[in-house]
Amino acid sequence: MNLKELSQELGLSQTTVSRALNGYPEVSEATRNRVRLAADKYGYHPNARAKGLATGQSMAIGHVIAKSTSHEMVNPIFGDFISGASEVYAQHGYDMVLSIVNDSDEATAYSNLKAKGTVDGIILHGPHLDDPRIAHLKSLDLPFLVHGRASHEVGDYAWVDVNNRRAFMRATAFLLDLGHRRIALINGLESMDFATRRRDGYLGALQARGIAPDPALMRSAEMTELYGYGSAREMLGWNAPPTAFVVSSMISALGVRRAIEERGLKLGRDISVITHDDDLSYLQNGGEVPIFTATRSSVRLAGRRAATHLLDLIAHPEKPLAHELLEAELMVGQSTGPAPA
Amino acid sequence: MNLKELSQELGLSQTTVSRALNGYPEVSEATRNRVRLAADKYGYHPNARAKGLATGQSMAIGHVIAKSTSHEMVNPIFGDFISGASEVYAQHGYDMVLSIVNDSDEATAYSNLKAKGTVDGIILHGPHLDDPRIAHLKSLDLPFLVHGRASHEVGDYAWVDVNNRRAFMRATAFLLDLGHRRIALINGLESMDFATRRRDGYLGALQARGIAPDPALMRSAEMTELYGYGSAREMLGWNAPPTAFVVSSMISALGVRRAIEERGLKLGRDISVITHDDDLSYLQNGGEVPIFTATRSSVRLAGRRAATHLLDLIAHPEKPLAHELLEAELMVGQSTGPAPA
DNA sequence: AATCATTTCCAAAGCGCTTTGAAGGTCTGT
DNA sequence: ACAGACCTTCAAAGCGCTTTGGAAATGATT
Repeated sequence: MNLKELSQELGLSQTTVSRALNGYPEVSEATRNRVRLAADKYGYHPNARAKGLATGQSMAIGHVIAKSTSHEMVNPIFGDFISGASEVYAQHGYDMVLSIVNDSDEATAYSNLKAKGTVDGIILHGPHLDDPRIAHLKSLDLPFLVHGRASHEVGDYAWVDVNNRRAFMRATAFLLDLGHRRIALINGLESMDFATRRRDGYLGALQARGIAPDPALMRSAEMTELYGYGSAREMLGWNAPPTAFVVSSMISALGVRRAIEERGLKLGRDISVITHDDDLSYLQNGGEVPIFTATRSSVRLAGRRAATHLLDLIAHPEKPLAHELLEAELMVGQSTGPAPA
Repeated sequence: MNLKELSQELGLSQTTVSRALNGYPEVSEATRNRVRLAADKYGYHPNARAKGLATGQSMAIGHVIAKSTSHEMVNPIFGDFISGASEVYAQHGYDMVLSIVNDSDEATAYSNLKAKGTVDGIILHGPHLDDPRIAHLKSLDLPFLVHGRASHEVGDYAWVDVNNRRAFMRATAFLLDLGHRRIALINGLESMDFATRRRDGYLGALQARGIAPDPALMRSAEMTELYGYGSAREMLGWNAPPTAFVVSSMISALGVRRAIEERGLKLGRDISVITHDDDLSYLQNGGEVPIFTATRSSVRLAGRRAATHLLDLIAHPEKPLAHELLEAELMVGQSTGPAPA
């Protein structure tokens, strides 16, 4: 069933039917209702391609996620982020198109999306400190928003980010307040912007108390369970082991906990752990009292906010670019306690 | 830059340029090269909507994932699955469009995709035992493929699945061979088809040895870490605790391990665990010797296979529907050992 | 009853591409 | 030199929608 058939069925012109359905004022309410009813009855939905061709819009947002052949990892937070974003898209009639590209092809991927007109806007994931993609997207004249920030990028661009620096500063200060002095940082890859900010927060808190950071206590890698386990296991074997850990992800924190328990130590008594918790749907941090003390910030919410801002940017390109900094909550759980004497 | 402009630039008709670019034989190689060069030079890519409108194809595949308001969970395997699928799509010039829908709206979501012509085919995720979506999709005359199967569905449909029954049969038999007699099953939600098959495999192995299953040892729920932990913790407190666990996901297995170690027991000596391992990129099962003995089957591979079959189905609708059953490998790791005397 | 302003509707052009049916050019064989 | 056969190219229609410019119908005003 297409517009032509539907309008014939109704004895109206295509124009009128189209206007009735799209809410234009030039058509009477009586006709509009008649049209709506018929559209429902025949299950009419305008063909998206034809509509897009006529309007110049695709009603779709692109999410390009880069995958290097070296580390083929799809970030585990991705599922929750797009779940949040897609809620918003659905409300506004937008589709979501996903491209997973080798990072070497990423530039051309964006150009193609633009040239082919597949999408009306793009959300950029996982920005690095110095991310050429941002300049490239700007030059394409395609609305985009960054999930995270790129510290070295000078120009303006729309973003939604978590206040990673403050979160990790607070987490570290919280441990310092509990008397901990040797605090390890199990961070994500520090080529990623978010990880650098977290380290800054950690260092800032130490500095505020006049404590010199120990480089041996700072690790940076892809955030797997094994990485958390291996790092903690090694550090706990030292003569002067850390008494607390600040960890960048729940998954790695699970590994840290394993190393702690394997040594016969008790989490929250012998060793304290604070982790960042993205509030992933399949990795809930316990019940009433969270297992881990954590800096929590829902990545699903970030997805919703990012989508909202991007759609707004598309609708109102003249408005100033959105910058939203989400604050993480510091949730006290069972994994922290005073430093052992 | 569009076709019209490009052809004017070249002094050719739109027809010739279009044919040259699409590899039709009616155009000389000399002209074709000239056209290709110019297209490259101007970065010309045909507008996807216009092309789609003309050809009747959208060159996109839809992945609809249902999200009930009760359990808002995005399956953690999803990221890896689509990562695999998108590799194949990219090779064939297809885009991937994602819709995350409330399960109540799922039927209309499919109808809309069909009516709007957004996609040329659909991959169905997470089939239940008795899944009305399959019949519905059939009635829509839209090519589709199911990741998994629906045991109660009688009609034919294309699918790619893991041999869950055999995997869990082998896992259970492996433990039985090691002398274990009280083996717990920490399964996924048994309304899901895959979980039912896994239970069947587990029961089949017990039955083959004439061992009566103990319903108390069988659990079924959403596969979180906490669920694994809670189940194992409780069972290990019993008078007659299980000596081994068969677990449906790595994440839950991490929880089981936690409960074991918390009790001061040693994994692989006091208690054995076999888990199913989807080979997720961010949850690697250890290094040379895996941490967990596991039935491993790469969900990324499943994504690749599913995409391949679906594209094939779209290109050759007359061919018989694809049914591919992937076998899981039984990888021996450090989490299993002979039953304690 | 004639005029004008509204309201309601429509025919047709256009979005950028593919593809049909046909025409102009070039080459063979006689 | 000419018909026939091919190779190469093109104009125009059509995909399903939106939207412009305009016309018909209705109602209000003189």
